[in-house]
Amino acid sequence: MGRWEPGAAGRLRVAAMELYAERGFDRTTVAEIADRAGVTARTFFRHFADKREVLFGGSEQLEEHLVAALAAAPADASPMAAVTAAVLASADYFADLPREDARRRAAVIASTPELRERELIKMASLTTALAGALRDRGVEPAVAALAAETGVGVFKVAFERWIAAPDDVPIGDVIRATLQDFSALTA
Amino acid sequence: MGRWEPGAAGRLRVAAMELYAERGFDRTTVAEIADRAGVTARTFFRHFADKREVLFGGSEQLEEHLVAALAAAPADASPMAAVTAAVLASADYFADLPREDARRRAAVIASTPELRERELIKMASLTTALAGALRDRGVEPAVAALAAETGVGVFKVAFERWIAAPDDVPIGDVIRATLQDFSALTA
DNA sequence: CAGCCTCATGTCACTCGATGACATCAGGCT
DNA sequence: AGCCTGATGTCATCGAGTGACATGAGGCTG
Repeated sequence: MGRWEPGAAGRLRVAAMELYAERGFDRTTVAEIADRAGVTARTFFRHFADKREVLFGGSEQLEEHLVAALAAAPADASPMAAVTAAVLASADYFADLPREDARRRAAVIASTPELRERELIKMASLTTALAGALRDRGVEPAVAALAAETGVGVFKVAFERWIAAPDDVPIGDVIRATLQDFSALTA
Repeated sequence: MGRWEPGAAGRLRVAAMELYAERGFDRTTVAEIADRAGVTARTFFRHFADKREVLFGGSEQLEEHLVAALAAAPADASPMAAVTAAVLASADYFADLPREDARRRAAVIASTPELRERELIKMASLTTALAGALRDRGVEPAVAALAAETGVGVFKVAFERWIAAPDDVPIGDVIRATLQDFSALTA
């Protein structure tokens, strides 16, 4: 594994992000991304299932991380309490990610319906995973689905708030504030 | 407007639904759908933006209906109460839709990630619309987003339950039961 | 009634995303 | 030295989606 410049996947990710930001997702061809990364278009599709997937690298790890946090909650915790633990656990996942990177990525995704679709299905996958983890704890399916749906909803809102917040506001604070707002909402 | 068989859009919708159900979304070409509907592929794209959109006809009306219901809630109703009114209003939107049709459509969508993506973005659009309607009532943006996110989550779960329920269980009952489960969850 | 206009559709040509089949070649292994 | 492996390049092809232009029935106007 060394004949070519290593790290093709990483170069493709960087090139794609740059080009999507520069001229927009639709006005960027896979061939252009591949060129900038020094490979062919065929190689692009060997690393990423499609033109969108190149922007959604770490989503599986996030999912695993939150599921693990949910599973680690005390056995006698209520469904909402377990989900809350999972949402809070997202903080340390994003802790080391420069907020400016997150902003740029979010801006690109927000500007293209196709990319928004892809992000939404990642969130849906997260919802399904959390619901499954809840059922594993003995929570009734319908209740598990509701709790997962709710938790991911809170996560989405919190993430958007974090993007929009000043750089000195830590993500944990944003999440806790959002959870508090949610409590007030349903009180 | 009468030289050709009228109702091309409707015929295309029927043909697409049939073919997607018969052989799957990916193994169906737009040319085949158009053939069955008696038009050309070019005409398909004059009626529908892309191959998926043909399955998501009434989603704008649903959105308008729920937004109207939310707006019609008493001015002093809480955000969650207003959202609850909107979710309940979906009942009369689906009242006249044969449940078997809904089941078939849901099965096709569930079997194809691409179609799930499209459905998710319709739900996201609904979320945005409800949040906007809440802000119009003077609800704070972050709270509006949370309430809308929550309401659509409940709607999703209720709709799935309705699909799975026996034919003699009215949709209103399913929605009310889901709302009750949600209350219990956050109590 | 002739001529014109409109507008949904057909036809043609083209770009680009995505995939399968096969070739290539550096490095490791026997 | 010869073989195997795995990432990549090359070639061919399908299908989605779009722009430009042609066509022809029905309605409208003079």
